Amino acid sequence: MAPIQTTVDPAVRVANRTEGYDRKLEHVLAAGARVMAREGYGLSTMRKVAREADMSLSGLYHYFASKEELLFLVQYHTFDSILRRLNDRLEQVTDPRERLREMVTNHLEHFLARMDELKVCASDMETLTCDYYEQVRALRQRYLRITLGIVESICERATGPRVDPWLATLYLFGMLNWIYMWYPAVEGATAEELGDQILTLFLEGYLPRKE
Amino acid sequence: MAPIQTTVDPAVRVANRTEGYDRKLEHVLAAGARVMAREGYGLSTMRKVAREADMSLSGLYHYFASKEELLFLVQYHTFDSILRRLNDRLEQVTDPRERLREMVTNHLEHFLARMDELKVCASDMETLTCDYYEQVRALRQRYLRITLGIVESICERATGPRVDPWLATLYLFGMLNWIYMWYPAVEGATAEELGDQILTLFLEGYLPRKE
DNA sequence: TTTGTATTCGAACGAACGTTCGAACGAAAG
DNA sequence: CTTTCGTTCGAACGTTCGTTCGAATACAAA
Repeated sequence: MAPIQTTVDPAVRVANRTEGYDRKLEHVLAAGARVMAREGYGLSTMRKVAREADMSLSGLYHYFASKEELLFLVQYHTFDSILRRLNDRLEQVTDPRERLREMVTNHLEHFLARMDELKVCASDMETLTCDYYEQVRALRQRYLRITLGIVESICERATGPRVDPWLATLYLFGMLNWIYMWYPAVEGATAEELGDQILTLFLEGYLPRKE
Repeated sequence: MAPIQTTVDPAVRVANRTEGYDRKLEHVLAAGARVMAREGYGLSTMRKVAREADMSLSGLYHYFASKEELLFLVQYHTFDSILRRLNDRLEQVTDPRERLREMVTNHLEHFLARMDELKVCASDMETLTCDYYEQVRALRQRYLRITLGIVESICERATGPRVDPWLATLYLFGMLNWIYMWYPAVEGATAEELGDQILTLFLEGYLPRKE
């Protein structure tokens, strides 16, 4: 019985030589994500990343080959992590609306815990080139496809949905991902609270229920 | 009777010396918006803007003082234009739901006609500093406030809304502004079509109406 | 034509960028 | 001790950046 196929991280280069290597790699990626989330990819510099990570400039290059690869690693690890956890969660739930709740909560939990990484994934989506771009794009497409499947299944048994499922899914991602533009204004809210509001708004709309 | 106060463009420097000046300024701003939308502010260079505008590098500086001011002018003119037109449209409509439709349609028409500018406003929102930042922020806040007022008024006479109006407004902007991430996929859609879908989804939700 | 002003541009400046490289460090193995 | 190898870093490289400046051009007024 083959387990559900998950992504294989191409960033595992030769091998995890030491245990400390992975820990430090994460430390460096987190520093890179903080800088890039704050300044954007183009205005980020390796010197700022080095300062943020408490390392020397040249020391960074032991963990990635170029600035673009740093961006790639941040984005890849983030999507990979979200997808893995989403698959775990969805295994245990079959009801479509509960599955959508799992997806939204999973997304928001990642958001609140690692906002820098999500911001880098969202705002520098088109910056990567060639193979780097294709690899991240593949993960993004998988994520979108899974969510689209859930949205489609919600209206299967009833009359057709009010809005095309494909567009509705994109609008749902709009609601979810735009949060990083204003989240500091409601800091303290939990993923469950925000998730409930988004789910209610998405499924039933803003207007009060008619009697 | 004073007319409704509109924004006064601080970019009108000494005066519009010639009529050709304004036309060329717009030409330069459009070129800057194209480059910045394509590459992001940080990776944009004055040399790329010059090439896009068919001018020399140093010739650009006759129309703005610095790269940051170019970004400011693009953002300021865009918000100013959206706000002006929105105020015009809202003057003739009183029904809350029709007012919301005007807001959504106005936003989408700007989006489809000048996607580069909107993208620059959205993705490089936090790049400006000091006075530049405050001036654009003031316009953005006014835009948000107007929309929030409409959203609040929609449920005034009925039972309370399902979702806090403030959050609902932010989610609405999320749906509207996220479009630039995927719009090429549905190129050809009109502002009315997209607006109808967003309005329906926002007001009544994705689920079919219960009987 | 002559004068004055608005506009354009080639060339160049210093600063900051991403990246490289060889030496030095630390700890575990022989 | 010596050797080995993963890791770190200071110094420097060539390039490209934003910006400046003085000269050249276009064009309207006198």
